[in-house]
Formats: sequence, C-alpha cells, structure tokens
Amino acid sequence: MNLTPLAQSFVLHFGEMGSRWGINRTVGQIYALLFVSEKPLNADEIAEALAFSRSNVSMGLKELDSWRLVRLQHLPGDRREYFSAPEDVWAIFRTLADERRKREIDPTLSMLRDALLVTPTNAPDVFAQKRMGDMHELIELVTDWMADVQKLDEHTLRQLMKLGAAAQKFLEIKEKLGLGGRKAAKPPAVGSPAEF
Amino acid sequence: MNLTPLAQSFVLHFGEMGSRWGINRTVGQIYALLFVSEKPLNADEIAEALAFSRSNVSMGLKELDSWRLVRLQHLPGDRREYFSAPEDVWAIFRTLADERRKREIDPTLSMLRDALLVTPTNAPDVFAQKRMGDMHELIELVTDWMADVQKLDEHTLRQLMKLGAAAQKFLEIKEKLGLGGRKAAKPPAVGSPAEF
DNA sequence: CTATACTTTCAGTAATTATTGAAAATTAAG
DNA sequence: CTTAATTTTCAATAATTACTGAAAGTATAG
Repeated sequence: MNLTPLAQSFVLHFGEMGSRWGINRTVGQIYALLFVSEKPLNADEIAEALAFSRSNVSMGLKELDSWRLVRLQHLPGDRREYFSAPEDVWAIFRTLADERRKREIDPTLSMLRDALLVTPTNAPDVFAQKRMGDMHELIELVTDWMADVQKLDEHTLRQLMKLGAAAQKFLEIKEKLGLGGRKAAKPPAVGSPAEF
Repeated sequence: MNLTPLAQSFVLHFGEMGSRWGINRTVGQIYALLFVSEKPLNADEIAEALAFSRSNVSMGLKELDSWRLVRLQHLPGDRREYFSAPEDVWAIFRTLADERRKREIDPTLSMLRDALLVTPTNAPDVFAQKRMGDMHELIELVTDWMADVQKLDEHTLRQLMKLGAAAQKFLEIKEKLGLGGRKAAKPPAVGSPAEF
C-alpha cells in the first residue's frame, strides 16, 4: 500500500505529535492510518504502509488496544486480524478522556487522598497539606464534572457546548435574583454568547 | 534543606507522573516542591532539596517558566532569583489548559485546516478528508467551549461544575417543549443531579 | 571599572525509550 | 495430530532524551 500525500501528511503529523500526547511515533502513525482508512487493515498492511517492522506494529496495536482506540475484527475466509478505528468521533473523545483520566489523574488523586489522611506534625507540613487539599478539591471537582458531561449523548453534548457562555449568563442572572446571597461574580469578557 | 516525608511523597509522585504528563522527572519534582513550599526558593535550595545539579535546576525552571507555571521574584538584600508556584489553583488550571491547548491541540487543528483545503482527487482521499473534517469539527467545538468556560471566574466556574448534569436536564426539558424539533436525547444515567 | 556572585549554555555522558529480527507461542486448517 | 500461517515476546541495538560539570555569560556591589 502507498499513502496519498493527504493521508501521509496526516499520518506524519500524528507521529510527530505522539510524543506530546504521551504515545510514541509508531503508535501515533498507526492510529492515524487506521483513522483515515475506510477498510480495516491487517498488521502486515500497516507495517508496509508505514515502513515499520512487523513486531513494532504488533506492539503499537497492543498499545492502542490498551487505550481502547482500535477494534479488532476478522474477515471471512481470512485468518489474519484486521484493525480499525471506531468511526464515531464523539465516542473516541469519550474513550480518550476516560483513559487519560485513568492514567494521568486517578493516581494523583489517590496519592493526594493518602497525603490528606496524615496528621501534620510541623508547620511546613500544615502548609503543604493545605496546598494538597486545594489541589485535590479542584481536580475532583473538574473530573467529576467532566465525567458527568461525558455521559451525555452527542446531540445533548453539542447543545451544551454551543450553550457555553450562555450557561454562565444564566448563573449570573440567578445570582442577581439573590438565590445564593454570596458575592456577585464579576462579569468576565465572554466570547460567543450563543442564544439561550 | 531536607524534605518531610509528606512533601517527599508528593514530590516523588510528581516526578514519576511527569513522563505521563509530557514533562520530565526534574521538572515535575521542581514544580511539586515549589507548590508545597510556603516561601519562594532559589535554585540552589531546589538543587539541594532534590539532589539535582544546579544546571539541571536551571533548565527545569526555564521549562516551567515556558509553561507559565512559576513566578520569579527577588527578595530584598538578596541577589539570587527566587521562584514560587502561584497560589490560586484555579488560575493554575487555566494556565495549564491554555498551554496544553497551544502545544497539543493547536498544531493539529492547523494541520487539519490545511488538509481540508485540498480538493481530493481519488476515493481514499475523499474518505480521509471526511474523517479529518469530523475530527476538526469536534476538536474545534470542544476547545472553543473550553476556552469559554475558562474565562469564568472561580465562583461562577464552581457553580457551573456543580450544576453539571443539571444543565443537561435543562436541555432535555427544552427539547420536550419542542423548541428544536430534533430527535429527543435518550436519558443517560447521571451521577450527581445537583439541584437547578 | 573590577571583582564577585549568580545564572545559563553546551558538549559529553548516562539513562531511558523505541525498534528490530529471531525465536517462541498461538491458532486454525487439513 | 501435524503442519503452516499468524501473532507475540524478548534480547540486542539504535535513537532519543535527560543530566552533569565546566565554561561562558550576566548583572550588581563596591
């Protein structure tokens, strides 16, 4: 197989960005290739298209599988394993967010929880623990919220996002009606005030 | 300087997680140390606390500076440069999100935009371009929305997040009133249905 | 202006991570 | 069960990234 210039630029970009995204070049390129391929590909086809060794492709696919980013299937009358990237980009987004949370955030939350259980015995630890508490609270709030948002189906999610700044306007109005009684939020500059 | 066990476990964790977050051990540890330190630290103090070479600390601080995660200040009567991590965790979150967007997303959006300008000349490219279009649309929608959300001040942001799933409920109600006329969102299981 | 305190750069080296080919393991056909 | 096709593992090596010490650069006090 030989890639068209269009596919090639996409594949090479994913390879280069790989290191910034915490995956390596091989993995990035394999995923990109599957993403733009209409039909599922087997490992030999991938190895040939990207000029990687067969074993490297095997490892790359294993990695993508651990991220739940590829689907394995068999074609009738063919013993080989064929791989494809799921088509639904919203589902992909959810998977990616879930896996990143699991790998990049959960371990830290766990460490912070442990640290917060310790009774500090000196001034520096009192301060440090307060800081860890701030961090823990923020991370938990943001990740719980993200988890909630992620449960939405595509249609609702689209609406929520288009809503964007408008939801904040709504909160300001709620405030002014005195439902909370706390200090009023200062009005920040808001980009696209989608209609509510 | 010698770290307390509490600070040490925090610092070591950040060092280990560094690779998953796209920074190296040194940078992770330096940031963690500054984060839990009540007073700003100079490079020598950091080098001693973490047992890194002075030059390594210099490079680490440079990296953190490029992420806008540290503040440089001078103490009266002391020629050395002192560093600290800003206290406001919400501001830190915004900075981090901005920098990650700039480094991890913007280049891809730019590549995709270029790819979408090409007129495909064969069937595989037609398909590939469609896929890139899907990806581009999703990324742009999500990042624009995130940018909007990030403009909110802490208080409003907290409320929005606590709202979470409730906002989605609101959208469902809006739907049922027939304001859109599109297919109804299926009711997903929702975690914490904060009161609206 | 000079000396000194401090910071950065950079080439060399160490450590880590990625990639390969060969061999082992697995799977399915006959 | 045997054989052949396919996939995975793994030790060796290549490539990349991190770290250091020495030297160069910068800034301030006197």
